[in-house]
Amino acid sequence: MSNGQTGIPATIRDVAKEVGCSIATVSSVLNGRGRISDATKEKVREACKKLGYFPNAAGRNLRNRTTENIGILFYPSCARIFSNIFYSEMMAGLEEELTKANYNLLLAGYDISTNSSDLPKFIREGSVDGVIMLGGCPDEFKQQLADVPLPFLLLDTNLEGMPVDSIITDGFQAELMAVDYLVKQGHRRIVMFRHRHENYNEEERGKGFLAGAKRHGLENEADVIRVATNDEAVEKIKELMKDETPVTAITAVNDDMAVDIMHRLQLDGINVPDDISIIGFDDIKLARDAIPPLTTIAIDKKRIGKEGAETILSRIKDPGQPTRKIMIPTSLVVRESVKSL
Amino acid sequence: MSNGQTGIPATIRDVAKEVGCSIATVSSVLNGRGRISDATKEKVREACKKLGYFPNAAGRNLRNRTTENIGILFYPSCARIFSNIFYSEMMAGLEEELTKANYNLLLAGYDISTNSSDLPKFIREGSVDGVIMLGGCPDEFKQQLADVPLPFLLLDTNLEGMPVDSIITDGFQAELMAVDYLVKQGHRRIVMFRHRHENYNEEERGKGFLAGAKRHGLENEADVIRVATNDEAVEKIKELMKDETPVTAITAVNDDMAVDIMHRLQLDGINVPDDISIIGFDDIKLARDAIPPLTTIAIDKKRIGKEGAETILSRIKDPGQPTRKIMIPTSLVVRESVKSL
DNA sequence: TTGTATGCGTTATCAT
DNA sequence: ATGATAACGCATACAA
Repeated sequence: MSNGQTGIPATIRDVAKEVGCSIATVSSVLNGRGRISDATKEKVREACKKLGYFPNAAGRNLRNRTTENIGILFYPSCARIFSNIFYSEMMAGLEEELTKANYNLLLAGYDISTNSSDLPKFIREGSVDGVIMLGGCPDEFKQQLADVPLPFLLLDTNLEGMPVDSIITDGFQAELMAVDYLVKQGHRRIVMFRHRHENYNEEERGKGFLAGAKRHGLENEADVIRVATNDEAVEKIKELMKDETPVTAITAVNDDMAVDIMHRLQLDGINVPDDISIIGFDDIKLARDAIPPLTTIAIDKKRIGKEGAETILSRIKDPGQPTRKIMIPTSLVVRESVKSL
Repeated sequence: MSNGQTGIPATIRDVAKEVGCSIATVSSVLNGRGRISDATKEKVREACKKLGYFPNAAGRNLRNRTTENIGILFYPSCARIFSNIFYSEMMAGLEEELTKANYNLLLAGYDISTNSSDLPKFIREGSVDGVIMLGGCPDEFKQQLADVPLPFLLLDTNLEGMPVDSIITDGFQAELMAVDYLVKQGHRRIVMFRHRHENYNEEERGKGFLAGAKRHGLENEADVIRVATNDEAVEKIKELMKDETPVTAITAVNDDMAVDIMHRLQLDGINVPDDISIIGFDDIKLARDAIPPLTTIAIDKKRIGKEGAETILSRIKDPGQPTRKIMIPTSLVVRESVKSL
């Protein structure tokens, strides 16, 4: 990257001097513009290689009003995302496609509540051509971001009724499938557990579960219970198993919760799936490795990332195009945590 | 970020016009330079707020030759890191400190073997003030990066004998502790498993294990075995358990390996710790949640990130200072995977 | 106390 | 086929 002597990067001027031409010519060659003789083209390319010249990003940004950076926003902080395996594959898909398209990834946590109402530095200072928000966060935050005059995408969440691009999974349809499967296995009294906080995915999955129960005329036997901790869920399950018509199967809003509940039940001597059946959601590694392996809803997480990359790139290219809401399909993965009655 | 009308960000010129002063005055106020009257200071600040003005990064970068970006490099790709929980806390520490210091994080995978010998885009184009390489990769790659005239830091790995900043954990000392503990619990025939590939941490831990064994006069009973898969390790363990003096305890180079081996052994009817004892390394969540909970070496992963941030920031400020090799201490976490004989 | 003018590295227009 | 030059947004030396 330097000429090996000074440690100072070569500029387009250095290249021009080396070749003995103008900087306009160098730029033209590098950007494939204008009619330049093959001879000079060759000389310019050689000089670039010799001097280790690459166009400086800041200079180009200033001139082009384009940064070739995409901002990735995590709520409330990067830590939350990094420690969540679910997002790792999404990030992999994003990185692969964005890098291929010659974009850098800029990272930031975003917690509006701590930083008063400041937008992330890279948005304020115009360091990105587009912003991707990863995962769930309060609608108010999403809206604030959507109002920024910059291509914006929600990944694995949605802002319903709003013209904002988003890549989402069909949690409603998926829970419908899960209920169908449980009913087919002979379960009649089923309950879903989700967290207390508001979250697009949790709502959708909850609605899907209820709709599934209703479809089988089970609306009185089914319920969605919101808990603050998994322990709370475990206690509730124990109660429900003592009912006159005991619960025989539960669904958890994600694998993390499902596996943890399963382990806690087992520690209390309740066998899965013999005493109670469990279905998760996400199909993360944890689900495959659990004992017993967890029956769950699989999502193609890498594909979410790839579709996301394609979507924001496309919007950068053509900002006027209609909003996209892309729905990634899911599938039921049958393993060993559900018993056939 | 815009004036609310056009979607085009305000510039320093707009602010100057609004206030009725020169751009130099605006700049001076914003950067706390020169002697500006309190009255104008106030007017400038108000105008900035009114117009939603923030200095544009590209303009400032060009002028200051500083980007306020730190590049984070993953080998061979971001995916590898994201899916490794071990790095999540390190990233959290990095993000926290770097953001606090007003730096952005730029991400990239770096696989020299695929992109011939190209450096990552953000290095080539001068988009970062410093580079942090995360985790193990071939020394040749590290060296190539270290040769770039830019502040450079190795996180959780080292380039021995080379003047490159690095934050490392004392794997040697840690395995010494592990062996001491096993011996104290009555184990005499012990074996360590590590991967086949070269890697700074794995080497250090292996050496520490051997040194520990030697210290107790156990060099003939101890061994470090390199395996390609965990299944290979399991097979080897079964053999070693049939020896005339059977293996009673093993050490794995990390928790991932330790827990997987433990589960595989149990599936084959071998009980941990009754039939064989296991110690891991890293103390990731998996270790705590395993059945039985894994005895392991704990590392303060977040601290690695924080020290890393501090180190690279310090080198950016004073590039001439001597090289730092910072050693993060470890501790033994006793849980239930080791039996006292 | 404030303003003028220059340059950072690039691209693109317009001459030549 | 190539070159001179302006402009992008900013910070600063120097002038007033």
